[in-house]
Amino acid sequence: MIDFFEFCNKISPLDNIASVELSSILKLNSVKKNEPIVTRSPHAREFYFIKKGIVKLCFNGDGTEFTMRFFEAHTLLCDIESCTKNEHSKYRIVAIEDTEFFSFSFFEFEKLCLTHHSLETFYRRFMTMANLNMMERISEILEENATKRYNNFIKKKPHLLQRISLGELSNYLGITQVSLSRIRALK
Amino acid sequence: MIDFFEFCNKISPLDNIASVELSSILKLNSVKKNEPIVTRSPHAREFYFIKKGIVKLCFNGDGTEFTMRFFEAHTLLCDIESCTKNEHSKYRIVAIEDTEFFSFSFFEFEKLCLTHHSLETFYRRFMTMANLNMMERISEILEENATKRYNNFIKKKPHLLQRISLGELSNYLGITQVSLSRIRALK
DNA sequence: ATAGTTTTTTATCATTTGTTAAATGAATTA
DNA sequence: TAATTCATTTAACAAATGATAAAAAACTAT
Repeated sequence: MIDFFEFCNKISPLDNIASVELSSILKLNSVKKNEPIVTRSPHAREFYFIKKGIVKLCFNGDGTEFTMRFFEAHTLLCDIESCTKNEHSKYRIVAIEDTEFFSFSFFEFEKLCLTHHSLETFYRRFMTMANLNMMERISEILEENATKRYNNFIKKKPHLLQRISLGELSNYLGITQVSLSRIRALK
Repeated sequence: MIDFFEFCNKISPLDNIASVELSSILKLNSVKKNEPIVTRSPHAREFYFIKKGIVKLCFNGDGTEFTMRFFEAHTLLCDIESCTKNEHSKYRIVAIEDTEFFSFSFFEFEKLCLTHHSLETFYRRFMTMANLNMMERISEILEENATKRYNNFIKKKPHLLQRISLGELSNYLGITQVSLSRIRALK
């Protein structure tokens, strides 16, 4: 729990009262490797803070799975699509390793944001960072081919490389397993 | 100016006082087609609300230009990278048509957000929407080939198709002009 | 209208990535 | 350990996209 508030305060300092109220809606959960993060309802609208392990935010297109992003320990995530839209989200959140995480209700969090400006500011800065992250991902996909993207991944996330399967990485890079295996072989 | 506040209130209603203070930092500008949006300093840290025209948020990789996103009339944009990071941003904002827009200082805006919760909420929801937008773009690039992405673009933004050059569209799709011309020919 | 410039098309060939299938290797369980 | 399943590699061919160059078309300014 300390980890979570350290994470928050690093992004944007929270009021004491806000912290206390936020902590009161946190719930600790865990899932096994390959299990989806489903705490209560299958389409729960929640935030998740990864305490230990790795999860992926992924979706299916035409039988193939794609991964939007990996989330390691000490990162916060949320399927914004399912939280903000009425349709069902196309995303799933699945553990890549045995994972422990805190969850808290999206709606309760937004309610707290109404009364705690500092929480709203944190929320806004969190979204800004997530947005920057996504834009960086887009630039990379647009300007680099699969080989370069693979090499960039190795450079940026060497620790993840050991813990993610080839197939999972290819789903993130947007190429097939076979292509990635070939790229790897050519080095 | 009315347009701008209609835009804001649709995303999240603003306090009257917040609106007044925000309106006091708005400046109306215009640029000609193909000109970059540079109001004062070349790396101004500002938001832009497009009143008329179209701009693109673009960047250069290895001699080729890529476009992150087009912004039509009645949309708000900001080069978050240049505003939130100390390094110089790789992005440029360039008009595709003669364009009129309001600009306002990023820092003054953030200052206003400190005192006006409703403005902060608006800001947060704006970032959330931008983020969703970027995620949708990533899914599409990951799961669809250039032909399908081109067809999706036609479906989603038929009005833009008439106003954007082939080259500009190919920079958005992440393929070469020549490839796009070929795709078009095969229909 | 004309000349000059820019954009788009067409064509050819090279490279990258996809598809399929089979072989190997690694992990899991009976 | 053997048997089974799952993940990775290899290979051969197909399809998509890139690179380059040249032709055609569209646009601009005089």
